[in-house]
Amino acid sequence: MPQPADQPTGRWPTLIDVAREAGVSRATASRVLTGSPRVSQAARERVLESAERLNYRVNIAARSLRTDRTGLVGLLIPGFRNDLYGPIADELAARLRGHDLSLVLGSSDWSAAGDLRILESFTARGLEAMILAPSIDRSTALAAAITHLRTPVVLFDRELQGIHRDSVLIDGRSAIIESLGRLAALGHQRIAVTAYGPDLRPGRQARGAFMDGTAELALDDDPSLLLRMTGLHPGEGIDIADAIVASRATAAVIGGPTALLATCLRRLRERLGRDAFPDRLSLIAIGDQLLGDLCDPPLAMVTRPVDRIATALADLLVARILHPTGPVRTELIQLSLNPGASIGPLP
Amino acid sequence: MPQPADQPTGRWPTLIDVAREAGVSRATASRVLTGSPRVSQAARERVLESAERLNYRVNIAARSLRTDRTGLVGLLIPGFRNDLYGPIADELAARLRGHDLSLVLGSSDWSAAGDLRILESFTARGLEAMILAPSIDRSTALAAAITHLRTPVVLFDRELQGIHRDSVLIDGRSAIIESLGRLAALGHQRIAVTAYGPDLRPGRQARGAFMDGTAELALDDDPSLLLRMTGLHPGEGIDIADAIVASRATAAVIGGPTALLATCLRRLRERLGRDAFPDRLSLIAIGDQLLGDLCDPPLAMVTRPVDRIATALADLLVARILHPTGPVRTELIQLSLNPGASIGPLP
DNA sequence: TTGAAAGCGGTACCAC
DNA sequence: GTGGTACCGCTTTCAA
Repeated sequence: MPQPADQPTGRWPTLIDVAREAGVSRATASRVLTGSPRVSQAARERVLESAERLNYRVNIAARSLRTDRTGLVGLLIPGFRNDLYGPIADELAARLRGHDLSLVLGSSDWSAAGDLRILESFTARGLEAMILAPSIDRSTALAAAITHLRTPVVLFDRELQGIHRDSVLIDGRSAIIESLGRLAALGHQRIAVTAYGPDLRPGRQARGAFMDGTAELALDDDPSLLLRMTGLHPGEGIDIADAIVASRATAAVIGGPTALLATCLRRLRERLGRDAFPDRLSLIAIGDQLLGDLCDPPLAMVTRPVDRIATALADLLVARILHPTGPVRTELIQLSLNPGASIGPLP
Repeated sequence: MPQPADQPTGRWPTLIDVAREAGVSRATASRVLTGSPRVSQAARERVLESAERLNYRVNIAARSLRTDRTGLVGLLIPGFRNDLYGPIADELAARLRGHDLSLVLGSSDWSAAGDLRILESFTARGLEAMILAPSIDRSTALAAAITHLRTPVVLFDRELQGIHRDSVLIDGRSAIIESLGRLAALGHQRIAVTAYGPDLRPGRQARGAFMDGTAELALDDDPSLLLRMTGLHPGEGIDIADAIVASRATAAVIGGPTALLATCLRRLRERLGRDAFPDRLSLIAIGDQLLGDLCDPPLAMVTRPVDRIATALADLLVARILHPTGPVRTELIQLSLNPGASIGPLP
């Protein structure tokens, strides 16, 4: 079907067209369309009807220019190849739509340079607010860039030095210590733990949990049990698996992108046999429950409550947009340790 | 606590500030900043220096209002819980950034109503173009909405009736027929195939491939071998598995979200034993290679070239933005069948 | 090569 | 309650 005949010029109707059609002034038409209460019922009806008939859409650029609001919110993440972010983006977009906010995506591809590039692009776009989960949170350049930002910011599982902003943080520390406790109760003494580098909050959390957990529970704290990883390539899973075997650990708490963990599990089975878990190694994985369900036997898993994370992010963000000078809030998200058959008593 | 004091306040500098600082007019400053060649070298340098010193950022809303370009591109998908879309969004955002385009996300949550809602929101936002992979492509309401769109559109693996637009289509049909051929060569006659409903292109592809493949290869075309699925919930994997067993198929070609396939595999092992593949059932899965690698034995898999898909989408989109009236193009993406130990001769 | 000025399409203040 | 109008910041003729 061709375009409606009401638009002979091929251009969108403007507020002027609507006002003329309804026999009112631009001002009144605008009041109606922005929901101002100071309009007569009659005028309101005529304007709405005209807008409908002309298929009128407000020009967002013009409105933005005038109101200094773009209705755009940025989401900076390393990338969707880490499967935590997909569901969060879904939930977030849905929740923000209720506030007439749209989500602009920026994937930094796990690089600090990418973080800065995206932040610059967000700034240039005039976003109203942003959610930031940069690839690294110990970059002074990034911290400086964020400090100079005018827009509200919510940090997601990142802590930047000298930056005090609304944050949603994941309590990986408690989860790992709880996991260590569970394994210790089964008699394990040498428990391997994977950790990102210290320039990423999850890495610092894992490191701290290993240090404190082994101390509290009187476990072996041999440094070779703390396995440093980048999470960049699934192939790294092989190195992790080999390191676990080499460490002579009897149990392990491993986290990372699902693809990496999958590779790690395959390698562990190659090295330790099909019945590796829990006969040769007790295993707790941190990640998507999908992974645990897929394995044989099903893995004991620490999972992240995606819905609660998305809700928290959306809530903090909207609150900050509405009250730019309100108090800074931090939401700590607890993880849950789900049962599985991949852990057992020390052989 | 209020926002930190180190956050700059006051108004952003405008072009007027830059012009004044550089001792030129707004017009000249604008020419410099938009890269017009008709500016003296001296003026150019002074303007750029002033802009730098003032930390000037062009106001996108004002520019949009003037140029009628928003620099925003929409991506409508059912949701990231289908793991195909994450990597595509990553790649797409990266490629579009090179053209100064930002990606706006819209997840319809696998509902036709969601599709329409997002399309409306995209329209209201004044996007310059959009990539559409709606939840269903046999909705007349959606087709009508797309017809009335003024913005360039690229369809991703969807065909809407009466709509002839740039498209990136996945050749699932060839891949499934190839898979059937591979299994037929191993002696299999009863091969189950999963398929989405007929109101989604991938479903129609699978259906057609089953019909034509069984005919060409003289395979059993018992309707109980064609397994209808929605893909909405991972738990559906159990139904699929049970249906495969009930069909007495000796081989199967199964596709869907990774979580669903994972559930299906678990159930099949429950029903057929740990050594189900390929002893009791030869299996080819369509999806993320991750799934195949994770399984024991590794699965034969049909995988999708995410990079090529994203490139094609970005190319078509940018070409369409630059040449709104150019010829409509369709890009057909071939899949590859990767070897795995989950297929074997008929027992 | 440059500057003056006319809008782009809304919003919101002010006077009636 | 309504209309007139200044103005948001930038781009782009048009003259000089």
